Amino acid sequence: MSMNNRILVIEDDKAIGNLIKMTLSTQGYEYDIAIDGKSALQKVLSMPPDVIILDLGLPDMDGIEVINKIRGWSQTPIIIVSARGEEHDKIHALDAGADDYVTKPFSVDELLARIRVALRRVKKDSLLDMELPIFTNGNLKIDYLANTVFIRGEEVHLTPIEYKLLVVLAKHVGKVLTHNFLLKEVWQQVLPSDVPSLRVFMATLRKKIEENPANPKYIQTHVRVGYRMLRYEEE
Amino acid sequence: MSMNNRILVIEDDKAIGNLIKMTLSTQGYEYDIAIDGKSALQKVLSMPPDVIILDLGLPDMDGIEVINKIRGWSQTPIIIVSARGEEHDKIHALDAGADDYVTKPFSVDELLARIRVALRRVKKDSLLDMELPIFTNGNLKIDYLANTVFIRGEEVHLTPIEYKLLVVLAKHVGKVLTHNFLLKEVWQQVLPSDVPSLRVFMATLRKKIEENPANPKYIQTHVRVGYRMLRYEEE
DNA sequence: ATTCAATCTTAATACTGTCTTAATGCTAGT
DNA sequence: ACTAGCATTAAGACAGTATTAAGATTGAAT
Repeated sequence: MSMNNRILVIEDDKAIGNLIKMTLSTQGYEYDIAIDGKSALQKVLSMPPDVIILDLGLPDMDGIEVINKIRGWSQTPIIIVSARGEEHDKIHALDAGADDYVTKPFSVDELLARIRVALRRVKKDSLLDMELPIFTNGNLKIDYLANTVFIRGEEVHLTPIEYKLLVVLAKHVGKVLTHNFLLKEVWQQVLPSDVPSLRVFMATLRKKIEENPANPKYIQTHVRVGYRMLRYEEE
Repeated sequence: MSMNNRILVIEDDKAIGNLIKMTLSTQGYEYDIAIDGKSALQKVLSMPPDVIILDLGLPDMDGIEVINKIRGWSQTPIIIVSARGEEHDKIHALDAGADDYVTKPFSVDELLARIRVALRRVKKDSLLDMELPIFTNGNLKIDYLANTVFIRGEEVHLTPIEYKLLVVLAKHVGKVLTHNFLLKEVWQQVLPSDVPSLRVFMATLRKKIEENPANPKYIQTHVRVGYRMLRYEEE
């Protein structure tokens, strides 16, 4: 949920590049730098950033061309940084698909504010084309957005680990998940000593979501292997 | 392309108002002018525009305040026009929810380009329908226009951060919001050291809006995760 | 510039919920 | 009936939370 935002800086001037780099890292953003148009396009493709900061004066390519190419397949916000204050450039860049424009010499704080505006927008857009974030299986519902779980219409409160465990099972309904896999997913590591602990969590989870925990309907045990969630029709 | 795009210009300087007016009409935009904050808010409410152009230096209201109020229920793009080139203003306006910023004296063509950028965006997320400028949940009311909060009919005074926090919770009623998310929304950044501070604000907020802060009805704690506001029926 | 009031931040304390661990009881397969 | 693996319970350790109050900041008014 709390992955850092990635920002791609396309800038050939080392001094300015460093300034931006330092600024971004103090704010906790992840960043990547490209020093020409060609490598920039590759990076946009291979590791899509959340925001792009683009210097118009690149050595190998016209800035407008870079925007056009990126806009060919990506809607990532682009903030232009340019030494030339000429109207002409600004307007062309904006019409080509850039979202914003900052003129050198620019204030670091202003650039940060404009990045925040762009990120605000990214977040909104990404919610739109997401699938419905509600999982349903029989009488069980998981609302991934709200982080809530319902059983027979009633909300049940799960602790963080219980919730994570249930989500992992739900994401793989019908599949048998090994102890190792579950431990890795939930605790991000595997210590053999953790298997007993996994059992404890299964017990509390079942107590909360199963009508009869001794005869579990949703979470099935596979001896010596792991657990799986069974898939049921809607009702 | 059947209906023209509507633009609301909030500007008290007649000369600049006329300039913008003429520019917009030659481009085939429909426009409306408001000369103060109060009438501007009414117009946003009664005839929602596609883009808002806002001069920060209004006679009756601080510009930031106008942005805050509009953003209480509407996501219409706001382009700031301001004589003051000071960083402080820019950053505050952008963080308050403005989308873009143009400093006087500005080029007409640049303004038009920025309007086009804003409109490009409007089309994309016009699916989002507007909310009402008043939020109600059980005995709690938030008037986004007046920036006031009522509990059991009584107005309570909240400090700016308390208010922002409550608004964020209200905008996502029913959803569990992580500490990180809340910090990002309210402070625009996340420093781990801020989590304790978040708790302090929750305490004061609860003291003000909860009947029994020890058994909160509205703001629920999710240990190791965050907080959420519970949704209640009207009464 | 200086003062003052309001708000924000930080730190300290007591407290609570969650996690881990270990012990005990249970079940199925041989 | 014996054994291996699983379920269940409960206690203590731990991490996370509520609350208070004192110090630092901010912004407005003089």
